[in-house]
Amino acid sequence: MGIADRKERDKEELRERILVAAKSLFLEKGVEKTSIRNIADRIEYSPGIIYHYFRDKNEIFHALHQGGFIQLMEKMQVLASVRNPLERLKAMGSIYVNFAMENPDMYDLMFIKEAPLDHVFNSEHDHWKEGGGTFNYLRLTIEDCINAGHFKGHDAEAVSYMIWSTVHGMVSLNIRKRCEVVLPHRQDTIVKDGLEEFFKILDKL
Amino acid sequence: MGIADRKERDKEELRERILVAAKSLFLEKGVEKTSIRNIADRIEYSPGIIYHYFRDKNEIFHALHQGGFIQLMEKMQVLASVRNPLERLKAMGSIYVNFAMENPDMYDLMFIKEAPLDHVFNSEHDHWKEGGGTFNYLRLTIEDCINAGHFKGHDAEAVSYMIWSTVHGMVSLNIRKRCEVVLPHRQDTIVKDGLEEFFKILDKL
DNA sequence: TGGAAAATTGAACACTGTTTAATTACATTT
DNA sequence: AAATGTAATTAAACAGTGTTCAATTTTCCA
Repeated sequence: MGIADRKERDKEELRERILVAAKSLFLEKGVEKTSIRNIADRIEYSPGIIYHYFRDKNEIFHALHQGGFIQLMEKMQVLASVRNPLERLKAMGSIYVNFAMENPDMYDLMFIKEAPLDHVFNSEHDHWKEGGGTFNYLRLTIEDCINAGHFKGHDAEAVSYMIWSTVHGMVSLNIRKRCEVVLPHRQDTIVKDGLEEFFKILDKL
Repeated sequence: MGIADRKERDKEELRERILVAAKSLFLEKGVEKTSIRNIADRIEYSPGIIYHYFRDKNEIFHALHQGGFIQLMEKMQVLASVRNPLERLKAMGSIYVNFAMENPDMYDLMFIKEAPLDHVFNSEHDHWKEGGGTFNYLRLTIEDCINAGHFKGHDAEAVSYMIWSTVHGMVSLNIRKRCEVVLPHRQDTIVKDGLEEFFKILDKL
C-alpha cells in the first residue's frame, strides 16, 4: 500500500505548508489581518483548498496555538533539575515571563485572544488541555512548596491561580500596551521589575 | 442664536444616539461583530452618517471605553473614606474585581482589547489618560502603605504594577475563558478565592 | 484505456469598514 | 413668498473578508 501511504504523506505535507504559511503571516500581521486568501496566495493554491485541511480559520490558529504550548513545555523541561520547590516555582515564573516577552504574538494567541479559540474550548469536551497541563504542573509545584513549609494557611488551588494571574497580568498588560501609565523611564523594565518584587514576596511566604 | 443652538443640540443628540446604539450592540455581540451598518440600522440612518460624527469605528469604541472609566472612577469614590492605607488598597482591589466581573465586556474593552484602541494610545500624545488616572491613584495608595510601614524594602512603582497585574490577571483569565484548567468545582469561585489569598498575603507585608 | 475517486478550482454569497458624489432639507436673504 | 447657499443625509461603489459548492482537473486502479 505504498501509494496510499504517499498520498497520506502528501496530504500531511500540504497541511503543514498551510500551517507554516499561516504562522509566518500571523507573526508579521496578526490573526485578524491574516486572511484565508493571504495564506492561499503564499502556498500558491486557491483559497478553497484550505477548507479540505481545516474546518475553518479558527482551526488553523488552534493548531498554531498548540505548537506554542509545545514550545513552552520544552522550555519548562529544565525545571526538573531544580530540587528546591520555591526555587522551582520562581524559575517557572521566569521561564513563563521570558517566553511571553520573546514570543508576544504567540503568547497572545495562547492566553489572551478569545474569538478564534472560543469554539475549540467548548466544542471539544477536553477543556483546553494545552493550558491544563501547564497549570497542573504549577499546582504540583505549589503543593511541593506547601509540603516544604511555605504558604502556611493558604489553599494550593487558589494560590496557584493567583500566582499564574500575577505573571499573566504583568505580561498581558505589557503585550496589550497598557504599560504607558507607568513612569516613562521605567516602562522598558517594568515587567522584569514587577517580577522581582513578586519573587521578593514569595521568599517571605 | 436659538436656531444654531438647537442645531448644535440636535447634532449632539444624534452623536449620543449613535453611542447608545453602539453600546447596546457591543454588549450583546461584542466589538468585532458590531458593524457600522448594524449601528446605522438601529438608529434608522444610513451608514455614511456615522462618519460625520466619528472618524472611524475605533473612535466610537474609544468613546464607550471612556464611559467605562467614568463608571469605574465613580465606584472608587468610596475609597476616600477608608483611612487605613492597607484597607484602602484591599478595598480598591475588591472594587476593581467586582467592576470587572459585573461588566466583563466593558472591562475587556478597557483593559484587554487591543486593535480598536491602538491608534488612540499612539496618535494622541496623552498616553491613555483614562488608565493613567487610575494607576496614579493605586501608586499613591501604595506610597501611603509604605509610609505606614508596609512593603518594607519594596519599590512603589514596581509593586503597584505587580498588584495591578495580579487583579488584572485574575479577572482577564476569567473573562477570556482560561479558567477551565481550574478544578471544576472551584471554577465559579476561583477569582474570589484567588483575591482572598492575595489579601492574606498583603496582610503579611 | 475507461471509469471511479480524489484533489483542486473559481465563482458566488453575504458580509465588512470606508469614501464620495449626488441629493435632500432647511435657514437666511432678497 | 421665492431664491439661494449651506449643512445634513444618502446611495452607491470599492476593496476586502470567511465560507460554500458545483464544476473541473488530476490521479489511481481495474
